[in-house]
Amino acid sequence: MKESARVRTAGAKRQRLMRAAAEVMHRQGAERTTIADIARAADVPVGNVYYYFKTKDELVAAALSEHARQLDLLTADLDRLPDPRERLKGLIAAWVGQRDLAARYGCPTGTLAVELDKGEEGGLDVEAGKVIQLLLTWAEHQFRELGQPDPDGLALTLVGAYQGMSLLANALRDPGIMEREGARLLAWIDSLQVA
Amino acid sequence: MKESARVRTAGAKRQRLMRAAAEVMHRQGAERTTIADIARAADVPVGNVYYYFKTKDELVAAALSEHARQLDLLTADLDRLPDPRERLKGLIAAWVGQRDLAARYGCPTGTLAVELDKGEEGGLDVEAGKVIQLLLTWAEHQFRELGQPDPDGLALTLVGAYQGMSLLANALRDPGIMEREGARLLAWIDSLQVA
DNA sequence: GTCTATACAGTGATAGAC
DNA sequence: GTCTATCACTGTATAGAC
Repeated sequence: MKESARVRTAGAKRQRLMRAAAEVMHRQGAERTTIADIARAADVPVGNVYYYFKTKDELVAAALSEHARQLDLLTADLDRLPDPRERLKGLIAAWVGQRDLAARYGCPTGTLAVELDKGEEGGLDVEAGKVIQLLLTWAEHQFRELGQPDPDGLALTLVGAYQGMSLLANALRDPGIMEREGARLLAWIDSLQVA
Repeated sequence: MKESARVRTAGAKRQRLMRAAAEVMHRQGAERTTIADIARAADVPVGNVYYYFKTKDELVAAALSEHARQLDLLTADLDRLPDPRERLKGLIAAWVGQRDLAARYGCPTGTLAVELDKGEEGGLDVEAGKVIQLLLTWAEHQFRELGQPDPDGLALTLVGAYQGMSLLANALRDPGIMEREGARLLAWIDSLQVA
């Protein structure tokens, strides 16, 4: 009992740090985010962070897996819809729903991937790619269930469109871009014929 | 005579620094690129850099305008083609031609824009947006000349697709993505009916 | 104009008290 | 397990010799 309580407490602090890392690094980027920034956001004393994460890279990895977890929650939710077409449209709706965040800070995973691909080869860049791959694989699955030829090509187009519209919305600071492109993607999904 | 020679020399050094800034920052990102990195790449003594650029931000701005210059060269070249459809297809071909660089470091302007949008509001983020806007405006012009309705929406879709495929190719380290999506875009441009 | 030396600030990480 | 104090290092920027 005492044991599990201690673990739960420790786990809670660790979880606060993970979520803070994901949020702050999304806003500021991984490079310019300091350990102190994350400690402050998680309300944990600075020096104590190193008890939970031995290096800053471990914190970046934690942020990445937090994003993966968020993605899992979303797709698990969409998977409850019976029609794959509706699942895809639900995904797009979710993207558009995040338009203000995307216009301000871009796609959490996409912007992090861009940054890590320029970093010093700690393998973190590959980790970021894996998170994006999760989304690609899920989308491919939906297109296949819809009976589409070249489902992975379609997934590439869909996810690419999302990353592109997020980047443009972010660079031009215009959430309206997410709406315009989102509407186009919805029409595209609707236009697909079932085989 | 002596005067112009001196100016030319100074200009040459400054130009070397601009180009080095653009290249190195594309590979490493602006944040983790040090003044020393740029000085080394341009073969200029470290301390001397500050004679030409008073702050690091000025070097980032220089890198940005160097990218804008490259874009101007490309579009000016494409503008010599008589058919706007061929001009758009030429642009896509140029993107695919850069697939290895894109897979390794992403789109120079796009990745820089992503990074600067997380920086400390020196107005550099807006500058990056302007460079992307140059490309959007040029593409819109071509679609309009083709007699398309909603030319700026089409430009958004085209440039968004480019940014998206560059990001995915970069994150997954796969130049093949540039080829697949490039082929799709070419087919799309071909399928547009003239009004 | 060109370059060297250095001041100064900020950051990741560690040692060790509690 | 928790937290404070501190070290070692890196990087921007400046002062000033040549």
